[in-house]
Amino acid sequence: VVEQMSIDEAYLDLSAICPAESADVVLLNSLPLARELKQHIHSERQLTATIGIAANKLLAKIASDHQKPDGLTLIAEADKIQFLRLLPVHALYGVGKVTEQALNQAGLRTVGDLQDHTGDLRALVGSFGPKLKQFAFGQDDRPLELGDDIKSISGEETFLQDTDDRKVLRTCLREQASDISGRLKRRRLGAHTVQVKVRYGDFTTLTRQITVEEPLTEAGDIYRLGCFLLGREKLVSRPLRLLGLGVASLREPAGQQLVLL
DNA sequence: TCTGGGGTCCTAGGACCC
DNA sequence: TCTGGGGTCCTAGGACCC
Repeated sequence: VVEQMSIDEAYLDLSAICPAESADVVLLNSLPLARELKQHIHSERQLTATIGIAANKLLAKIASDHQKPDGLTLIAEADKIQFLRLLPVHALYGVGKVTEQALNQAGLRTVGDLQDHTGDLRALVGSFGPKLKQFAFGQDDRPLELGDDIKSISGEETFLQDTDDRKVLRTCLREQASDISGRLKRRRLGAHTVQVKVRYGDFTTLTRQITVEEPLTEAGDIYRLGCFLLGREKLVSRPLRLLGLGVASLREPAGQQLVLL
C-alpha cells in the first residue's frame, strides 16, 4: 500500500507482507526489503534514497530524517519513547516556526519536555494539543491516504518586476485559468469556488473568493470570475508582485441540475 | 536569504435559517 | 423590540507541509 507524498517521498505500508507476531519483528522483517529497494533505486537511477522504518507515519518520517543522504533507520516500538526524547519539538509533524516558539516560551524545547509536561497542551497550541501529546509519545493513527481526491487547484506567478499593467495581468490570469480548466477537465471535476490572490511589493498578501451555484470548468468562466474579484475589490490599486488564481469546492458534476423553467 | 509554487487544515466572524 | 439556542455556509487569513 503506497501513499505518495510528493514527487520524491512516499509512505509504504508493508505490514501485510512482513507479518509477525510482534510489532517490532514486523519492522525487522521489512529490513531486507528496504535494503533491496535502495539497491534497485541505485542501480536503475544512480540515485541514493533514504528510508525510515517504523510503526506509523510520524515515526517513519522522523526515522528517514535521522540519517539524511543514503540512510536507513529503524525505530523500534520498544525504543521510540527514548528515541524521541532528545529531539527538538520542531521534529514533530505539525510543529512549525510559530508552534515551536509558543512551546519554547513555555519552557518546552524537546520532545522529552512534551512527554513530561503535566499541564494541558491545549492552552499552548489549541486543538492540536491532544494530538501533539500523542505524537510526543510516538503514537500516530493517521492512515495512509490513498485516493487521489483533491480539494483545490491553483496557480500563481511572481513577476520579475512588480506590475499593474492590465495587459500583463490579464494574460497571466488567462493562462492560469486555462491551466486550471485543463486540470479540472482531466479529473472530470467542476469547481464552485474561485479565488484570486495578490501580493504587493511589501509582501502584503490578500485573497478574495466567490462561491457560485453552477460548477465551473471552462477557462473563460474561471478567468471572468477572477477578473470580477480583482475589479470588485480594487486589488490592483498598486503594482503586484504576485498574481494567483485557484478553484475549490470541487465536485463531480454527477447529476446535472436542470433549470426548472 | 527579503522571501517560489502547490497544496491541506483550522479558526473566527458574519449572514442566514429555524 | 429585544432576545435564546442550535445549526450551516461563506469568507479571509494563517500555520504548516513538501
